[in-house]
Amino acid sequence: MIETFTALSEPNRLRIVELLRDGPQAVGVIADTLGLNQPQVSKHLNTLKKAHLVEVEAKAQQRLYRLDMQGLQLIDQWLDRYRRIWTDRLDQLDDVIADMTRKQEE
Amino acid sequence: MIETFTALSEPNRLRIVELLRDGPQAVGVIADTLGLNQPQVSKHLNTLKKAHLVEVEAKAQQRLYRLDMQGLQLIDQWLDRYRRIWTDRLDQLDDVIADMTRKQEE
DNA sequence: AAAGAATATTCCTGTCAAGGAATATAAATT
DNA sequence: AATTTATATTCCTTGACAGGAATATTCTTT
Repeated sequence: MIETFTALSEPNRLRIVELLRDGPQAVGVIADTLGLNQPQVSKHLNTLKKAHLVEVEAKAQQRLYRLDMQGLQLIDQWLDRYRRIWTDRLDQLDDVIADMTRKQEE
Repeated sequence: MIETFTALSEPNRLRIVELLRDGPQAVGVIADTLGLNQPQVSKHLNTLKKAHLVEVEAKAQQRLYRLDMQGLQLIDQWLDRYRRIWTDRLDQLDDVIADMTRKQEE
């Protein structure tokens, strides 16, 4: 989890992930699109790869990077542990409203 | 988004958030439970508060911190933009399988 | 008012990660 | 083999940040 959140906590890496929503891109294209230097992008992509947020496919001298759903699904699963809580919170709100309504009728 | 991910990318802050799933806690309790120094915990809680991951309720000299769903829902909404993609990926897999089945029957 | 309980904040230090620049590596073309 | 295309990696610098220690602030009790 830490690795995933850390990877996404850097603005340029978040931008890369968002860019890859539209499909696989080569390193140079990512660099040009985001206005970053190529070595910079390579380093960021390495971090994202280690966090299972992107994966790479070699195509001649090109390296096409695409989203790796594994990392994103990890976040989704982590969030599952909190969804019950915010559902419970809504249930409690229903209780409070029902309570207030009952008190109003008394 | 950056602030949210950054807040969660520090191990102790992640632990704090996970601890608060069970309900609100005072600073000192969090510190004792996680084996951290109180000032440390205060600083982390401040970061989490700024990222809308926790909120605080003053109770005499105590400060009870509880989860703030806003930050977590922000992640959930961010993830929504990727769910379509991993659904699309599954659809494409269905296509590939259908294609292979058709070719097998030829 | 002083003392105690609980917490927030500041100052300082050391670590680490991001960017820049240079270079190494991989693959294709000439 | 030499050159070109595309990328990965290394070295260096610097700013950000976490923890420790000390202190300030908030609130209650004596």
